[in-house]
Amino acid sequence: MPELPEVETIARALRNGGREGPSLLGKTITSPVVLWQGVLATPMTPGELQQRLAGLIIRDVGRRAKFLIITLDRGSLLFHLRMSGDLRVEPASAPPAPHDRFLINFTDGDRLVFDDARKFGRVWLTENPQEILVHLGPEPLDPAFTPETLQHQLKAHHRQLKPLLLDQAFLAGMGNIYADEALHQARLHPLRLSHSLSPQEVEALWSAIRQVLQEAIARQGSSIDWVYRGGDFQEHFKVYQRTGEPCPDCGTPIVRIVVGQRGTHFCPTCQKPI
DNA sequence: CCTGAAACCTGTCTGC
DNA sequence: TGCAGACAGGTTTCAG
Repeated sequence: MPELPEVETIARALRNGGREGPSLLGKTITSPVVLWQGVLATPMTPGELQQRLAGLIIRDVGRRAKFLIITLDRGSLLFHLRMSGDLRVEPASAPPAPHDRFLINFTDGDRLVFDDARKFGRVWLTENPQEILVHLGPEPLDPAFTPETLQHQLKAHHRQLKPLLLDQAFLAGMGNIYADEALHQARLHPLRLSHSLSPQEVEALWSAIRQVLQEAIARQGSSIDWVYRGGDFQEHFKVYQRTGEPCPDCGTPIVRIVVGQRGTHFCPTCQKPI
């Protein structure tokens, strides 16, 4: 489900309340429950997990790249939702759903639920989140991410734009949907090589990345298929999963190719190679 | 350094 | 109707 806008939407809801659930801030943990062992990125016995989490209070909820970060009194919980993960808050009295993988019960009778149909998602419990986040590239919406920094990064590589945008060490938070949408908005072919962009093209790419992500966040992300619930940015896709439909800008049918094992959608007229 | 393939998983949809 | 195959928001690891 989740790329940067979806994780940001979930983080905001867990911090401020909303999305059909209350805020997590100030809640006190009574007990964690592991429903599928593989969910723990660093394996731990139930006793060890209980020992480390019981009694801790949730102080903040944030995001870095596609990681959702829950800051505790001591240490942090990091969640990565990968392809199909989701987080929700509900009364602890309800029976767990079939795809629930990890629960955290609170003293007030609520619980946080991590559900994940495809079992790709993971949770970390760490005293030092930096160890896990250190190799991530810049946050595209951070003021420190400028056309100049993007220019430098692009020149440092000889790689196709599409796989490069998906590389979390190059740029943090982009995923398959928003990479395709940003490249279309910037009018850049997904196979263009990173070092070949003119300053004007770099500026267009920088601007497109930020605009697409900001608009998606404003719309609370994209809802696709059976996985994500919430936003409606999917109604504003121009190329993603629109193979054969006319490009909104020029009418040419959208083409789908595979790049780096990922479906890649673009307009062959607006996004010229070379 | 870069690319491609496979692996980790389950669910849905399409076409024969 | 049934079933094989393609495809899905992500990342890691390995071969070449």
